[in-house]
Amino acid sequence: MGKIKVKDFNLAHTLECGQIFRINRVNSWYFVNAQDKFFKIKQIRNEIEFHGVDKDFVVHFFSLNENLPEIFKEINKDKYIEKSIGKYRGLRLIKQEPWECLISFICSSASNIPRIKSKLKALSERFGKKITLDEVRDYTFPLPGKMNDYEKILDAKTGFRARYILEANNTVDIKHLNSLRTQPYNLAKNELKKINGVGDKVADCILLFALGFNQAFPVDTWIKKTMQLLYFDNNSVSNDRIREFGLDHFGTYAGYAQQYLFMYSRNDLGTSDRLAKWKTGAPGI
DNA sequence: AGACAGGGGAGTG
DNA sequence: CACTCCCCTGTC
Repeated sequence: MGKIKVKDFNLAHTLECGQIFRINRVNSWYFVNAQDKFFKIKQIRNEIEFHGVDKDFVVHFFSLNENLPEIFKEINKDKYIEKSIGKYRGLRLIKQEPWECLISFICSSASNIPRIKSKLKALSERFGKKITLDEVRDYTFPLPGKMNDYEKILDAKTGFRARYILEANNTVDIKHLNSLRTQPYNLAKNELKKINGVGDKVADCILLFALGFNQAFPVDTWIKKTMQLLYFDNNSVSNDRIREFGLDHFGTYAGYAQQYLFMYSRNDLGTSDRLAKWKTGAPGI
């Protein structure tokens, strides 16, 4: 076990903003599965306590060495992002393993968080290794090559994504994924998009959540709606333009801005009506 | 209860 | 670009 004093960190926001999906809250503890790790962690004010992993892992995994106030200085360009930061301060980008991240976001297409969770849980139960913590049994995430049974993948409720998962399992090399970290953004992204089931949005998620590209700006339906309203006078704009604007407007930490805007528009507004009021400045929004 | 869309992507025209 | 289909379940 270990304890760390933390600054500018909010465990709940960080775990529940949809970056990772194999998490389970039990009272004040979060049980977290990440690739072959299984640990629990809780936060009380400015202290986190964890079991099952060491301090170095926790610091790296939760990006605790990144200077969040400096990042805020860079991305805080207008009143909308300021409001979002005010509400979700302490949300940090997690450093995931790229393989699990890849499969997670292939699973995310045309889906929602509860369903993504159920698919990843089912996949790890079918193909992963047993692992226990405090007599709680769970499973590691299967490495490439282990998910070699199409029917079992389908049985994990993956639907039309099953063939993408099987193909990725048969062709993707973890070393190759990791080698993308040092490539230029566009090159790394094109490489990821060669994988079937990976388009612009999924590629940006992998770049941002696993490969260290903080400028990646994933454009999903919610962020699209939000950005069009706030920055394009509610005109319909292509995903490419939104992504280019995001990077141009927020800078090298655009990915952080995306997460904060996403959380605020989705969790606190949640409907197009309330979203529209954000722009016009209704009280309380 | 029944319709509907969900943090997309590939294939086609 | 603008469609359509792909599975299927949480949600209203």
